Amino acid sequence: MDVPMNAERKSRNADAGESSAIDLTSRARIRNAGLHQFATTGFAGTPLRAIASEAGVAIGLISHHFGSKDGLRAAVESWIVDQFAAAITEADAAAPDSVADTAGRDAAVAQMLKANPLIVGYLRRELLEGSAGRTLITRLARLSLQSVDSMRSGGVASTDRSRVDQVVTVMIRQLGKLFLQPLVDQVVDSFSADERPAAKPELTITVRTPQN
Amino acid sequence: MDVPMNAERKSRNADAGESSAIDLTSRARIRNAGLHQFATTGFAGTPLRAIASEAGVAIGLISHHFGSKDGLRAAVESWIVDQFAAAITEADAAAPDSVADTAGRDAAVAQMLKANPLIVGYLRRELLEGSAGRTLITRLARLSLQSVDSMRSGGVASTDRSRVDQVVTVMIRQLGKLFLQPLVDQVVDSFSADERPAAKPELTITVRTPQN
DNA sequence: TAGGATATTGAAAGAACGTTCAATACTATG
DNA sequence: CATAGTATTGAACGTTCTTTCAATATCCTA
Repeated sequence: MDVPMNAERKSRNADAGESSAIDLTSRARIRNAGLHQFATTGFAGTPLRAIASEAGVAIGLISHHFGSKDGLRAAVESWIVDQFAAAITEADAAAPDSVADTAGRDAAVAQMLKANPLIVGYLRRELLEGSAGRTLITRLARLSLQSVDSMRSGGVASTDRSRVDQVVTVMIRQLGKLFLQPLVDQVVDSFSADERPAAKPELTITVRTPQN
Repeated sequence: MDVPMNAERKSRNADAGESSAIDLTSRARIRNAGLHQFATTGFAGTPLRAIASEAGVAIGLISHHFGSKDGLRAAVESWIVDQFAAAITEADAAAPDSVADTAGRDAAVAQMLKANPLIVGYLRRELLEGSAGRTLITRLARLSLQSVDSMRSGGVASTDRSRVDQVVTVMIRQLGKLFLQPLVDQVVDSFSADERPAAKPELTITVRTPQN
């Protein structure tokens, strides 16, 4: 058996997600690699070996830290929920009354998503292929509901519309455009280069709840 | 070895896609089951054995008819393209000048998609995984371009906007709403039953190409 | 520094996967 | 009716996957 070269191991995999990835723990590197692979190749399409390789660890370490492949997915999704919550918390902290308004929270979440494109990719898959039973979208909707409620009681969100309406509007506004952009891109890219427009077409998505 | 009971075999699997599925050929039943499974569980996520089981055939028959799992996928995608083309052809046949206008073709395609929800599900997934160099979206865009061109030369589509613009608009209008509706549904369903609105919120999606 | 807890490794086990193939049933044409 | 071609079966094969596990390294605390 080889003697593992530990000092060198952590220097692989320079582009995981956020930090310089050098000083991340193995657990975090595995989580990042899982997010990357799941977002890129899909859950069923990624072998644990690919994740272990990208994270620079032995395959056994994944089971040790997360129990199973499903356990790793659960950890990835919890981390995503945490990022949303942290973005909202930050927006609140920066607001004068310690409760940001809709625009402030939207901006914070948008910034977070821009900084973590893999989250967008993962959510896209989770939404479009998330068959029955799993819960990431539900968890995010719950988070969004808490946010709406706190804005309502803070007096920075209208109480005219229903809570459902407000949550749906917020989530669609945040995610809808991101989800649909790949379709626009693929269609535009199917044209020859000289016919393509200089600027990509822009999407506008609105939600209208019929009156009862 | 058992003697296969052939007379009974074709009576399984009552709910494939379209026809009564009793008198479909094995080849068609496999294709339908493949569409169903790929749309529901994803390509990587569905074993060939599940498709064989749903189609009521032995696993070896899939390879015999389609060569490989990828061959089956190719057949499924060609069938989808055929459905789009047939919808447009039908709309044209019903039009006075044998060239339907935008509204007529949109209606025909929308009706076809409504009758084949599995196609919508499959396209949703294809959109996610097609970035890796496959071509179903591209083929549909090409089909849409032919449609736009024939409408232009038939004098039933404006020639003011660019062809790219028109194709993108058509495809986004047709598919965007269908793709995003699951997000709306999941968010609404995350609320308790008594808070849910009577009617689901409705999406409006518009595309705007910036002027150059 | 000793020793227990935790981290990490990589081989092995066992299941599942796609593909192949020889054998059998069916269909049509002469 | 014979016979060639196609349809169909299901076992077998080799590969790859996830999970397990004993062995080893590293870290922390007393």
